[in-house]
Amino acid sequence: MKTAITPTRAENFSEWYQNLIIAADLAENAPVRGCMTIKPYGWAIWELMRDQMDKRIKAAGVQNANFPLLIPIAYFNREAEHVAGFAKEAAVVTHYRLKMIDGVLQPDPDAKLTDAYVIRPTSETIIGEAMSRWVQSWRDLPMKLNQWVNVMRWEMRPRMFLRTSEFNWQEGHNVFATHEEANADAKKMHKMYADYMRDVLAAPVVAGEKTPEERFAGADHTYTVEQIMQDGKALQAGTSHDLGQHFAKSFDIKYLGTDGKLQYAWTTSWGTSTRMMGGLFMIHSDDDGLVLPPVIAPYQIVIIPIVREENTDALNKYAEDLGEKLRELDLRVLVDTSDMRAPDKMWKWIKRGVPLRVEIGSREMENGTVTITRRDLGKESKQTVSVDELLKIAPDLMKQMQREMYERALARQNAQIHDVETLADLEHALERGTTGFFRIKYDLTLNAEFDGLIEKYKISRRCLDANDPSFVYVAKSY
RNA sequence: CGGAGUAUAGCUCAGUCUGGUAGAGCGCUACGUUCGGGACGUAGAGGUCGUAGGUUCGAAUCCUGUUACUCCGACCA
Repeated sequence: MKTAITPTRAENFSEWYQNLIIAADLAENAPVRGCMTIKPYGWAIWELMRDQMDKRIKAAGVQNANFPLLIPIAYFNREAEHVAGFAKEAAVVTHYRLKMIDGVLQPDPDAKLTDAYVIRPTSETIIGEAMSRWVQSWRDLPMKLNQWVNVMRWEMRPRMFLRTSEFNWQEGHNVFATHEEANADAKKMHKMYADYMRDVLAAPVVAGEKTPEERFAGADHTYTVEQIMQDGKALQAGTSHDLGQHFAKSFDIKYLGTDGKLQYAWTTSWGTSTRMMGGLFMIHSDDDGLVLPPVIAPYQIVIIPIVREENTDALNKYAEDLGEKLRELDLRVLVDTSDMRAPDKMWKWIKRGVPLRVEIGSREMENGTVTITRRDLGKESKQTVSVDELLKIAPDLMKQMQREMYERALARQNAQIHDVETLADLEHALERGTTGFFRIKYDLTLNAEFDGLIEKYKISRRCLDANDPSFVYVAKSY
């Protein structure tokens, strides 16, 4: 059986992934190294993801704002761990004017900035500076801010969506009066991410706290949601940090308490990025292309009229009318009346992962029936139903597909988690080529022998087991 | 930042060794036959061969410089 994407997942997973992105028309590599152009279809998915996330962020009492792209270098210097974490991947703006010199446009040597700016790799510092002025009294707390922006981290090994030099994300930054509140909020946003991925992306997660070795630069606690891709590798899909008082002290975020004492506040930050899209694609898609959960599918249903010359107009109109009826049920519907051959249209939308395909031939137009095929189940799911039946079941069918996609993904994830008792067991498993997450006593990983395994098998500690933090999950990762 | 490679049509690449004035497949356009899991025929459009210089009667091809990108390693949402 010929597949739309070659090579297949089994043959070469990372090449399959690259070709999937091209075939589904999601994005392409940009002329600028490490950057990608997200194409309209890919961006439509991101917009739906973003809107769903934004609702949840606002429901958590957070306000959106927008801070500058450029950050004074000196700001980074104020938090020692933080600067160490980002210094080696910072892009720096040094000039403010171009000049034609010898016929070549270049930065004007006479327009050098005395204080250069860093293009934000993350905004803890500049938001911290603002918060130091905005937070005065206990009445100002908690203060919860979020922004949807692009950031830049100069990456040596970019991969589309998973790791690009520029990426889009949301970064939330909250301030609290007490550590208890701050830590509870970091955990709350962490749970929000896990729920979001389950309900919106139909993607299960392994949620837990990062070990000290893997923590965010400048955080006391980092809570992560890790996903397991179909090839068994881990993807860090979102993190929420309890920053303690590191940034409050570095940026002088202080408030006057009810007791009349001036004291440092406690901050958190939490983020998810377009990387989530990479995870979404690698969790659900198959050898024929993208498979999208209905909640974030730009088109949930595509209607393809199988036209012949003599009935083109009538059938197209009939299909448009059906599309309109489905739209009245709050479904996103595309009626593809473009001038392409029917099989080409089908493959186009199969590759783009549209959840439900509806085909209408001329006889079906007369009979009042349609042929429907679920993308997640493939052509085996093809069946003929009446138009009335379709209109009746379509909204529930979307919910059902969403649920079943999650259940299948969860089953795959569970099959990729292995308990190991000893480092020897771990090494045997890795040696045999076993993929996935390995659950092992955290204590067993704090030695040179484990460091050797990290080096040899390119594994890392993903997070502690939330149910029993004496265990840690270990895996190869993206 | 180390190691290796590539640069020729929108895309993937051949042509370079042995210098003689530009090719294939896919895609695109038109017409015809087609159209329910990837169609075929015919006719077309499309490239100063990354860039600057040199050698030569003549350079995609040889020489020198330069720039960009890709892959593999160390780092990472």
